[in-house]
Amino acid sequence: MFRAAKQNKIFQDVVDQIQEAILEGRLKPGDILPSERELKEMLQVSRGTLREALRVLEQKGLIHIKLGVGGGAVVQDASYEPVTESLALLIRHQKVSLTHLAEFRAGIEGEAAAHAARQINSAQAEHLHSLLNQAAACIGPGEDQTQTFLEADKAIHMHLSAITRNPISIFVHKSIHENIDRYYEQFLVMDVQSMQENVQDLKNIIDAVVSGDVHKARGLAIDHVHRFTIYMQGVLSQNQNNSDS
Amino acid sequence: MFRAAKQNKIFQDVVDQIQEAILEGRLKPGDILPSERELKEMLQVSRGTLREALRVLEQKGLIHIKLGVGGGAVVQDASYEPVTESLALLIRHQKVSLTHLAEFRAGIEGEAAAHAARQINSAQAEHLHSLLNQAAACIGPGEDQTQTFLEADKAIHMHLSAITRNPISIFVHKSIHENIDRYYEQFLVMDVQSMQENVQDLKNIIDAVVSGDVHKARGLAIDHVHRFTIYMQGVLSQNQNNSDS
DNA sequence: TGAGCAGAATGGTCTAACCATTATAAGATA
DNA sequence: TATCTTATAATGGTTAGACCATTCTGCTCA
Repeated sequence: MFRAAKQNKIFQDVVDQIQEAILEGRLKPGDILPSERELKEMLQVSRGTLREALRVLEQKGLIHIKLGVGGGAVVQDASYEPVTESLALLIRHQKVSLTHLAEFRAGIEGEAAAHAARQINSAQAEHLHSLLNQAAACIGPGEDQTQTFLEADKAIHMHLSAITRNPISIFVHKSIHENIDRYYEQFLVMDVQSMQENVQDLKNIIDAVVSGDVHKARGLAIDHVHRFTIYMQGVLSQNQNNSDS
Repeated sequence: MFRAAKQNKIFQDVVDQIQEAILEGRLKPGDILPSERELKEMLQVSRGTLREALRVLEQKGLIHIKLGVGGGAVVQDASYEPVTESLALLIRHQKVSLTHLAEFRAGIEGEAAAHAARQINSAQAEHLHSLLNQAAACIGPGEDQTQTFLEADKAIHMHLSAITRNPISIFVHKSIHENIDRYYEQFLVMDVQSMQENVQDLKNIIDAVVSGDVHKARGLAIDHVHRFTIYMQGVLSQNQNNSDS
């Protein structure tokens, strides 16, 4: 029924003031706040208190503090990085597993594919095909190209979500992807056959999207993520066993 | 190819040390860190620097700082709040439209319903029905119960996502809902007919979920969100016109 | 013309003090 | 004895002023 009557902590008040100024657009990305010595006069607080507030704002990703002359607190553009970071923290806390990530990813990936199937245009279709070719080009004998392949794979998924033109969808995808990638950073190697199966999966999805088959696109995307996840978990547990022995 | 060679900022080093201690379990939730005056001796830093570090850790949700004697930095259990908060900040910062929010919500709401249809048990079905009854009970002549109804409506959606038992799904839902609510906080009133249509929608979704019809559940959930959004936009623009005149 | 140096502005850190909040223990009172 | 009040001390919150470290700018000099 009631809310906290007042803000006792001064630094919190400073955080709120500056945050509001940024969110309301009175401060725009690239703007530089006055120097700490000026700000503390304007806000009538000590420099220590002001700096605590700036640290919080920095942690929130709203500002970036530059050193040296001409430096200062630079207002940042909105970024999904804080989301990714706090998500990563949860994962390290073991509150979120790879399975959770993959399951959720399958859902939004399917939805993105379904959405894309409804509104894709020819230029976007063209781009998807060229990305697919890049992915296919990574496959072959010779040095390991797992990283390059995964990059290309990721680019295709990101472009599918980009087609929806929905910023929320795009940065949620990014956060989830980045955190999944963290699991794979451990010298993961895919064999040629798996890559080929993946490319075939992607081709099927893209075909369904381009042909406008909403349900098929969704289903294929979901299945693809599931298959990919099961494969990766297999490789990871195998690596685990090897390093145990 | 290379990464930053070293950590120049002392406070960052302090953050890293304490964060690692928490993530590795050397510090457990509920533990209280030494007082600032002790910590600054242990870490060989000034109190100001230490406090900047503590503020960052607090912002990350890793500690909570209590005042007074016996107070200090209490280690927190992992929480979804920082993710939700940064997500909300991103949404506000990008000035994401209600349409974007609703569109994305329709997708994950549909996916949650589909997922729930696959694995719902009788106790959960029971709970859903009781929530549905609560929502229905809000409808009737007399004082406006829009808020109560929306609460009940929200509870049903949240429970559907809770059935998936996927923490990511749960807090993404929560963030999206919270941010959508921000648009409705302006003395919104629903008429009786709309509420009844909504309850019917929810009943259909729940029936589909309980009967395990995955595709139907997904489709109904998506349609429901779309209808609800269109209705709300209509009411909002009408309010807008009224306040203009 | 270019390299190098000096100065100034700015964030980073330190010290030392005092204020505000709160749990606990001592004391006063019924 | 039991309960309320009060004093005390420990802890975070805030302030002030100083100095160090980094970096841009422009000047000097070869």
